Amino acid sequence: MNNHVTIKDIAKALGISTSTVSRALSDAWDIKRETRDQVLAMAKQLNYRPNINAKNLQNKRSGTIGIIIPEFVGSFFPNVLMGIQEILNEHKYHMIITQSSENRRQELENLNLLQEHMVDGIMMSITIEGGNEDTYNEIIERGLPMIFFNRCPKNVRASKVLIDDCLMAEKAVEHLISTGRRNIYHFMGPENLEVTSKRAQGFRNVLERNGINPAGKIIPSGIFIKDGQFAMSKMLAEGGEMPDAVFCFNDPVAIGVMKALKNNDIKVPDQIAITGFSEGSMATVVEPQLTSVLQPMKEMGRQAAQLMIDQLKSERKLSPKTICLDATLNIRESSITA
Amino acid sequence: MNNHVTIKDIAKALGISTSTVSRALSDAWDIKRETRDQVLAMAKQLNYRPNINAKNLQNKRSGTIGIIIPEFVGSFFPNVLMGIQEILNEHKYHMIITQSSENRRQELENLNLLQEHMVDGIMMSITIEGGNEDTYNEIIERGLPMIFFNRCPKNVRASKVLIDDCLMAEKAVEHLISTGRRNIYHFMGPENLEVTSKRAQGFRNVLERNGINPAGKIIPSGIFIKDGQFAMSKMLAEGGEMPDAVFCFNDPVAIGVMKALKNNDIKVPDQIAITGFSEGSMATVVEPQLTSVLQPMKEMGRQAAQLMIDQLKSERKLSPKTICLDATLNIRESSITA
DNA sequence: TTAAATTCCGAAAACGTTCCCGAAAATATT
DNA sequence: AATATTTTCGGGAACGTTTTCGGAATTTAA
Repeated sequence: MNNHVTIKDIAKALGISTSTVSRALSDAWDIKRETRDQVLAMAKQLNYRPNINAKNLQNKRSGTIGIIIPEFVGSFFPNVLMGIQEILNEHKYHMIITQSSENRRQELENLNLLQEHMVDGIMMSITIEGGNEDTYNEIIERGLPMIFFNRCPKNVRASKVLIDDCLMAEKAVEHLISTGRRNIYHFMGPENLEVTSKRAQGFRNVLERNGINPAGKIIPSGIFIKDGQFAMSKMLAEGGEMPDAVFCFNDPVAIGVMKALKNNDIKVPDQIAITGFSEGSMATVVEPQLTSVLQPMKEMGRQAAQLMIDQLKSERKLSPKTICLDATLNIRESSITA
Repeated sequence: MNNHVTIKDIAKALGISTSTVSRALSDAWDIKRETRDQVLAMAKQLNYRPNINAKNLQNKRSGTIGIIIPEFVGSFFPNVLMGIQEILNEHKYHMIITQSSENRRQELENLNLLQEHMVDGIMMSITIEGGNEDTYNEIIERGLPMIFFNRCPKNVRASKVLIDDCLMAEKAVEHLISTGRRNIYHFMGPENLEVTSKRAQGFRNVLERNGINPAGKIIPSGIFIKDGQFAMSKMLAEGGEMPDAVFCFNDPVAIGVMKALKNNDIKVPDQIAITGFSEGSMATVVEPQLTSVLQPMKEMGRQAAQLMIDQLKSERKLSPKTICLDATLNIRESSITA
């Protein structure tokens, strides 16, 4: 049934040895142009397709990079993937993509799977659960290159690509300040992510710089629409002092907040200004359009992939590098002063 | 550097043959419990990881299913992927995911890549360009199972999983009729997709059934927000008779249409009712919320994967099967009578 | 013309598995 | 006690490549 034509078939058809065929196909130096062309022609004629397993078994390399992302949904990771694919393809590498579903155990399984597939490197963004740092270190110790992007673990000696979350948070909050808001809250993300503390830090910095005490203004929420909606609804239900602006951990949370506000007939931005973070395709689709921080998603993928390529081309182990990319604060209706 | 421990190392450490180790690891019948346990223990101790390339080379199977989707972005394909992954993992298969970027040549390359990787089957959704039908047939002829989902080619003898686009289009348009709309337009998708003609057919059916001539009411648009926005803007610019409802090919087109209408201060649904199709995460986020057809995305992935598993477990070639899934028309603000 | 260098190619080992076949060890049957 | 049967294991080929090494065949130098 599955009748694969091999290098032997080509050799037999031309009455030459498999070594010669192999040389021809890999365009080696010690082969006559003439025979090389014959081989290539015959290969095309027989519809030869190299067996990548035999190749990899021999070469001890797979030409494959393993990828682990938390989720396919949303626009962030898909866009990063496109950037990664762009660079990897240029260098004749391709990728096996797995998703951890924000699950620590699944992430471990994926890590194993990728290693069994003899990937030449692993690029990943960690789950919000975290906790697999020891495994990362073990893998790196064994000599397999790892690159982290966006969500990076602490205490792991590996290269990373990220944006300056603290700085961008500062810019966002400063923007709110500049429009006259003073009673600003932060709806915070998952505790154990580095980006969570970075963004919260930026928030605190600006408030303190403006003589405002951030104590009690940081509300734990989450990463999903429902998280933002829940947190805001709860705040409304409890009554008490209302913020005049909310700096949200990300866009879904911001959208959830806006939903809750709409349900209570509170006007955005007139009564409360909202900003998101890590802008996705929804920012310009919601009403009012959402002020958010646009991350260079494709570029992040490209840079991360380039780091991987650099490591793969290099003989020795390169020392870890952290690339910090510029992001853009896109100011839109949700935060403009009425 | 990359110091992989092999079956030979285990054999040497225990003073037995590699055959025995292999048998132990694959839990064969002709092995003593005792030795099997020893091997397993030693394997764990040495941190043995099977070389999947050697395994696949020998077995002539990879335990891998190749996937080709047009795009990562949007919520549709990611969700389908999750359904696929769920079933495949259950059966110890995993997947290599590639994206064609709606590009015919890229799709061909992916097809080649997957075959070089000796995938045991291919599951895919075709590009809007189409044109690779001959290749599909050739692959199927060669005995490699293929399953199509959502976007399926015509004239290819392979199993498919889809929804009844014609029926759901009818339901959507009937809903518009039932709210008193009569001058209904259809903003159509890419010509060569089967779903395009199906949805357009449903549109025509309902109009004719209600004594309305559909001629001239079908406007070619596309699949993106900008396509819908462009088509609607053009219609507005040209003046002429305005529709009182638009049945859009998909949600992005519908959102584009709503943007164009908003720019011209035309109220939805008061002046024009809008429906989308193939609901994504944006439907409930836009203002007004969008009436759309919810496809069972995960279920579609599950069913498609199950078809693949069935084919793989079967000795003989199963005859192609088409699974038609139920979808739901979610009626929301964008089409409710004022 | 012979020796030396160069160009090109084939034989064979290797990569890490699986599996067939036969043999040894253990057990059961006469 | 001798044979038959079962259980368990090792040898070695095979999967499709790449690569080392040596040896023809051809060209250049002496």
